[in-house]
Amino acid sequence: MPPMKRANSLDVAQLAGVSRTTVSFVLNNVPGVAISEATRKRVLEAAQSLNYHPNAAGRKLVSGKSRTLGLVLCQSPEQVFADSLLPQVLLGVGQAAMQVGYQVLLRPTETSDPFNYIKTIRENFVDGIVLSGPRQDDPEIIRLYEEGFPVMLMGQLPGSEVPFVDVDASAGAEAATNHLLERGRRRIAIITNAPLTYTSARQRRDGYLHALTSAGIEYDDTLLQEGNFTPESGYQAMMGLLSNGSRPDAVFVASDVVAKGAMLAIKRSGLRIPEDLAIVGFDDIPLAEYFDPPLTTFHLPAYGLGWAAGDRLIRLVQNEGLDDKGVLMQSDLIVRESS
Amino acid sequence: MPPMKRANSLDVAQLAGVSRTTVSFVLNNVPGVAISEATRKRVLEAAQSLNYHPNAAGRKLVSGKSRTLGLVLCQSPEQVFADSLLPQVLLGVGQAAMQVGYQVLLRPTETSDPFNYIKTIRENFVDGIVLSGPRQDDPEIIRLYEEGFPVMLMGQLPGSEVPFVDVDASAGAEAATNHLLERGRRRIAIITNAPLTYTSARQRRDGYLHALTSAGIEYDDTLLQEGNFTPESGYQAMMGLLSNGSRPDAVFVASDVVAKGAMLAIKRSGLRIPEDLAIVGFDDIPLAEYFDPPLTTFHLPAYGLGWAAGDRLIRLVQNEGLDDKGVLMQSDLIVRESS
DNA sequence: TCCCTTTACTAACACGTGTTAGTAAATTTA
DNA sequence: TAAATTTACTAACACGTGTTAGTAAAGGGA
Repeated sequence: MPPMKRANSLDVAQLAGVSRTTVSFVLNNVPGVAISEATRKRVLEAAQSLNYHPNAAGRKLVSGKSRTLGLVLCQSPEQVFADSLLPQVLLGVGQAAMQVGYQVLLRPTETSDPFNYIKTIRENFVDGIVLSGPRQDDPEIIRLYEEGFPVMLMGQLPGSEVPFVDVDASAGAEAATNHLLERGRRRIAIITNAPLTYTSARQRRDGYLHALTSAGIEYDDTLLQEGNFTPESGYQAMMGLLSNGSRPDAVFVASDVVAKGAMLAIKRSGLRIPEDLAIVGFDDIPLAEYFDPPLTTFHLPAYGLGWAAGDRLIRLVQNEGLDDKGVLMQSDLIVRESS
Repeated sequence: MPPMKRANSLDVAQLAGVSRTTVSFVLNNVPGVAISEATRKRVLEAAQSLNYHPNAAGRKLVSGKSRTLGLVLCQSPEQVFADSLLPQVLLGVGQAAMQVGYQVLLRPTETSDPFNYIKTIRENFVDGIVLSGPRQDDPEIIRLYEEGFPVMLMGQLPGSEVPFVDVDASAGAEAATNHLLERGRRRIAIITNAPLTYTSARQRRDGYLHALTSAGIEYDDTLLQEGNFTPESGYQAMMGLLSNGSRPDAVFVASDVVAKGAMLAIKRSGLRIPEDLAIVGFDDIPLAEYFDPPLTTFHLPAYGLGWAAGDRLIRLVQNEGLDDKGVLMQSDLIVRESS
């Protein structure tokens, strides 16, 4: 195979015996211009035989659009490492994008320079960004939003107007807690998914608190322990709860991964699940169904969130308005055998 | 804030009172051209005050390079969904790329059109691609490679010359099986990670077979069951093994996720791990450490594989040669309590 | 003083595309 | 038949950058 150069639209034009403009008209199906059937066919055949594909850079330059979305992972590398739902999010964003011919550019966070993604934006590399797990100490998000650059959050930034897509975590935590109440549990502990400086951790705790209050149960702050994303932290937190004076008869763990550690702690303490201690998780990671016992947990619609984020961002990019600033997706508790 | 237009290099040039060429020279630190210190400073200040960032499309157009790597996930969406190691791979490729100023474009597979990624390549959108989980029925890979387009596989394509990065799966499976032999087990079953049409499944089985042969143990084909990525398939496979005449005293499951289902089957059958039946997995997913009991498993260096793939692909893109066509990474068996 | 080299820059081209304004020929209308 | 419209196309511009070839001015040596 000769190392022949990539064909450009001029090559196609010459082979078809027309102008470059005509080639563009035909290949882009520009509406409102008249092209004879014979010419159209000649152009298409020429393009085919030269294996012509329009150069993306040229197209971007003239159109000013890159047809590319940035997907920025704001979480620390350690968090990303063990994120069982990330593949679903990726697929969701990816499919939403591809469906309308957009590409997805992935930006993990660099520990050394967490806000470096800004450069990619300023260079017009992407038309908009999805920010997964936005951080409240990120100074750039609000600025971008106010400049009118299309931004879509996965997760929320309290007190801001930036459009977002999120699960209704508070409602989920409330459903999980209510389920335990319905099973007759009264002394219900909570292990958070993350330190309470994280918005998502506070939301899940608030749902838990609201369920307790509605049931007329007083909140006992010795029953709250902070998790930290890892099973290890769940193990430690559970051990802390069990070494307290009167032990709980149920625990809501706001993350399945953390819950896995908590389950190990419960078993190591010689207690049975759910007889001695019921446990409900949050996330519904793929393996939760195969925990021992299978974990009752609130389903986080990760694919749906990704898809919605991508879809709405594209709408923003194309200047179609959004009916509402934020979307809070509802979901369901999956009852299995741990409760 | 007025909706002022993005500054281009001409704006910078005019503000600094120099030509556009000079701006380019200064900002790119072009070696071998003389710029007075005063001018250099004026240009830098002008760029700063205009918040100038060179337009990526313009740059790509003239350079012919996009400084972007494609990361193509060839696995089916269902597989990707439950892939616990994907985040590590992504981070690996991402960090390798960012370190040298490259971007990563993510391409999940569309079920409707699995080889559609080709279009992205032909449009010069990316300089090279990493193919994760290449499929043998993919007609494009070889063609791209033969055209000289930079391709790096994560996983292998038997009988091809395409550069790859992979774990030494055969050695891993052999180590896992040897470990069981050392523990005194003699009737060792295997559940594959995937149907044997998959290269990775065959490699792992071959390692298992080789260990058995070396130990002088005859292979009993009733002890082989095919898994299919899911815990469910592991559960079924294990049930199959247990319903056979004489049950095994150990099982090597070539995927931790599949192993999780197998473990459930073992427990449901009233057997103890490892006393009645030892089990060793493959992959070392983040949760394996918290299985019940913690799973002995061969560590798949997912981050390392991703990083190596990215790094080597960039080398290919930049026409630096590779010392060897393929890299087979070695790794270790992590011994925990399931064996 | 004259010539040659170095310094510090700039004019002009090329990359490949989408699109606006315009034109000649063919067809329809008056 | 002359004028007006429609059909089928094309010339030329714009997007923003990197880079090659070239040019004045300044400096140095004989």
